[in-house]
Amino acid sequence: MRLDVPFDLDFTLCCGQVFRWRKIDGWRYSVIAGNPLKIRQCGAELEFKGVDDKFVTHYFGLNDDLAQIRCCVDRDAYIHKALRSFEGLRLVRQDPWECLISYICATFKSIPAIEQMLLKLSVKFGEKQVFEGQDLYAFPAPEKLAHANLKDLRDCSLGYRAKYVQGTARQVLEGQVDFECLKKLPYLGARTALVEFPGIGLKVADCVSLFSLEKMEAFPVDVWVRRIIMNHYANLLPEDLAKKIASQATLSNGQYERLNAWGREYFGRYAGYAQEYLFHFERTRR
DNA sequence: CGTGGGCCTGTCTA
DNA sequence: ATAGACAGGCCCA
Repeated sequence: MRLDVPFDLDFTLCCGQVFRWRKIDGWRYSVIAGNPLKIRQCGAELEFKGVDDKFVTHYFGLNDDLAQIRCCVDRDAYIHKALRSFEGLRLVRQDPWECLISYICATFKSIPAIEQMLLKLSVKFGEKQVFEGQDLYAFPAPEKLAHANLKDLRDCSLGYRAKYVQGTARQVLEGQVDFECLKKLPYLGARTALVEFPGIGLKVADCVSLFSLEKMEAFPVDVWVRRIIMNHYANLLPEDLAKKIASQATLSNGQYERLNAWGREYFGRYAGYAQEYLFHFERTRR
């Protein structure tokens, strides 16, 4: 497929938003919502197998007006540098179910560890699919995780997250959410629905909203974003709030809400894009 | 409303 | 090599 929009596959898949892509011989492989695929990029040529143009365009958000989005969030010199560092980085539209479980697992873990957990989960509970000579694994269906026992989940290095994964899987299996319905809800409504699941607080709900429910104004505040705000934007916060946060190890829910609201107001309706550029920039510098 | 402490375990750094 | 810090936090008291 010939690209006529800015896009960078490597930046997009390596910026920390997705965890289940494997690189083999220059191709990137994954199974998205049950569809195995491989893809690679050479300049403006995007080459892939297993899925069609429509799938790729939707998953990678190629119809989103990236130039306009970047322009919208380009509010100061700092984010400007982040934007210039990663031309073509896009937010993908993840499968909501996979995204939900992935970010439950992501709490208090490093990215390599998260990738390991999700790989083990998929190998143990997901369906194996041989594709283009590679053994790939679909992300486990809700019933698989709902019926898994805690020991088997813990064997995937989930630790205390095992009971959250199991509990959330059970609620999903019982039909307590309709992800398509959540996509139609406003951002705050979707987030409110998500935090009802065990293991999902504000931060995880923001990630799921942003990465799979198309809420581009969602602004997840993790330890990195918190550091970025404190190091580069503290003077834009109320002084008492900045002082308080600087003196504490962890954010209270109220403080989280205030940083989250600040991000949405400052960066606007594509605040989530700003967050991802800043996050990746901060993590890769040095 | 805010706060403190506990929690599983893989990675990375000193 | 081995310890210790730190991980894209959440839950409960």
